[in-house]
Amino acid sequence: MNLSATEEQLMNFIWEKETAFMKDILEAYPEPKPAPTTIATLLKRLTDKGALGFKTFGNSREYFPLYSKSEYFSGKVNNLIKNFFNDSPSQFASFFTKETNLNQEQLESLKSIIEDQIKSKKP
Amino acid sequence: MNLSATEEQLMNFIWEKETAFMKDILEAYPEPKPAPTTIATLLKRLTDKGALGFKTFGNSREYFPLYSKSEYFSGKVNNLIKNFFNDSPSQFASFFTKETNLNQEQLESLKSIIEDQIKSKKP
DNA sequence: TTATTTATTCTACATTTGTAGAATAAATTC
DNA sequence: GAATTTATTCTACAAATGTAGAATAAATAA
Repeated sequence: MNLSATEEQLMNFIWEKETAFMKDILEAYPEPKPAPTTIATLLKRLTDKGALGFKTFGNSREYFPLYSKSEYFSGKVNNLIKNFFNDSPSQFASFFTKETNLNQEQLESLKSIIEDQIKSKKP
Repeated sequence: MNLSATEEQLMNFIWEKETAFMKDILEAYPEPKPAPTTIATLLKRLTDKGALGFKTFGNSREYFPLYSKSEYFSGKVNNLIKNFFNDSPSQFASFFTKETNLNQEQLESLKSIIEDQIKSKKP
């Protein structure tokens, strides 16, 4: 379940589009585009890693993610929390709000998200 | 400023202890400990990368971090935010609170952290 | 003071990653 | 139907990573 930087980038595109053909991916890359074989290699590696599945159409494939962005990402965050914050999410949260420079509005919206969470957890 | 998994682990130890000698580090590793040369290699790589400095004492060195855990970590988080949340910290925050399973108490404490932040930002 | 331990560097080697050419096969265009 | 384009696989190769032995130098113990 661990992806490298370029693999993440590619997955991110497929997560957003839901499914993608090789050519969609190549199109999406900004200039200077990588060689098509570079993309092909990444697709193969991701398929081998179990991150992507595909459905064959003629001589090409429609790729789709085998796990969601949330699944992948929550693994990553939890890993960060474990490694850097002694397994304490609240310690992380505190760090997070201090370090990421949320503006007034963002803080307010975060606050109401948390309030909702609190409510939804009340018995 | 980019560290690999094992490098992070080592840095984490030094960040906590503030400074450390080779032997402190080796001691801290749980069984089965890595070979001392493995640690030595990591220390050298981290020094070359500019993550660690040292002060020589006889034939050994007292290593210390050249940047703080916060500095390093906020770079990492901001990177995550950029890559996965379209550069929107609040989108990330929302995801975070939903995915990391904070309990009632942790949510409350996070809420008051945010309230403090809001207050401190009011003109 | 010789033997031993310790810290460091150098060398090494397998694995993973970023990148892409060569080869091939299928599909499309002329 | 021959020529070209497209998708995929195979091979390749440099850089980074995880791991550690050999060599060396300095410090310590016997």
